[in-house]
Amino acid sequence: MDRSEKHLCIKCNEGGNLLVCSENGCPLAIHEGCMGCPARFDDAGRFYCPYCLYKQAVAESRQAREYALARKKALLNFMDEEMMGSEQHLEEIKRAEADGHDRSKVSPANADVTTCDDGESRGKVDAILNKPVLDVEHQSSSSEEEKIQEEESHASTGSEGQDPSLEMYEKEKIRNAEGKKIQEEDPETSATSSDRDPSLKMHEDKNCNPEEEQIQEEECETSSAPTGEDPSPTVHARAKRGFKRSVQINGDSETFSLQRKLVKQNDKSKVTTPTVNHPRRSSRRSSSALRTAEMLNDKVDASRSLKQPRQSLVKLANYTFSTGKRKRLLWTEEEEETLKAGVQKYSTEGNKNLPWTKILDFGQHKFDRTRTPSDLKDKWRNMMAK
DNA sequence: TTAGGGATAACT
DNA sequence: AGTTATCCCTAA
Repeated sequence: MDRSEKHLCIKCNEGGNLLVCSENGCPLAIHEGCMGCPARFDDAGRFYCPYCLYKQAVAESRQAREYALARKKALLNFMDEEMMGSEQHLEEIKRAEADGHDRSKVSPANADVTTCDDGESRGKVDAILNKPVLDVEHQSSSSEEEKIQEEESHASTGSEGQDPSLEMYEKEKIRNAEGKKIQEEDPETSATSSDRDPSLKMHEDKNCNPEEEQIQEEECETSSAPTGEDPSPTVHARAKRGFKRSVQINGDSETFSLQRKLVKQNDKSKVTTPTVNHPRRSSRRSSSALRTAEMLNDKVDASRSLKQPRQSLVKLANYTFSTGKRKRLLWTEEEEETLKAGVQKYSTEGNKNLPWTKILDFGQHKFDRTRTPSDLKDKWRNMMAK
């Protein structure tokens, strides 16, 4: 068991008898009592934090899925062959019966089949001809999870030389057998945000692969009701708006104020949110979520540091208000120039409407990634008003 | 998808 | 306290 006196608990920020995650590179240290869920240890007694377990589960689930699909393919190939053999077999049988001939006269090519031609095998053939095909069809129309479960059970019952990934997967399932849903539900879609440790969120963004981005996105869209004190009517109205669009994160505005000051000070400098090569935002993605995500990306190193795990948590809170509204992001001169260029390029005479989406794409490398077509429109309106 | 209008954090 | 810039919602 990995306990340490050296670190600070990621939740209460105090030292003491801490569990330190054994996952390579994971800095998480936490009091067992602060976990909020039972601590998990592997066979060797090593502690793994919920995030790493979750990551592991996702990876293993993917492997299991691949394995299941491979099994399915093999099954279908098997079915095809079996079908062909059986159909021929049946034809031979029927012909033989019709002719009143001895069944042993069937062609040598099917000799291997005819040798087992008794009532039982005939039943088998019928079963193969009728039922399994339907089953396969049924499978393809059922949910993916069902498929995998079914195929898993196939695989585990007749497992010669079982895929190691599947073994791991099943091992994990046993480990989670006490009702924790991480494996039973599809891990790729099961994560809920409401009861999750923010430190896990911090973790998640360390490896910002598309799959996890998606998870995060879903979380962003499903979380976020203002909590705590009774909001004023205006705040409430705003919260209602925010509900639709963004992440519920509480925090102060220091970071953004600082950013604004920098923009002012440097004026011509390119103080935008840091640019990392990200896939283009999806239209569904809330920009506040994006800001959070990119904030996190930029704090990867910090979050890996054991020294200040909580600082990252505080900082990630600075991209939105508690109501969910995005914090104000001033336009840089570069953005403004890009916007002008875009408007110039896409404005057509006689058409009042401007294709803000196209303009956004046009300047996607220059605009902050959290900008939306509507932001461009608003900014242009503002610029024109001057 | 866009325009228009309202809300409000941030600034002066 | 007033103004501005940005964000967000809604209707078309």
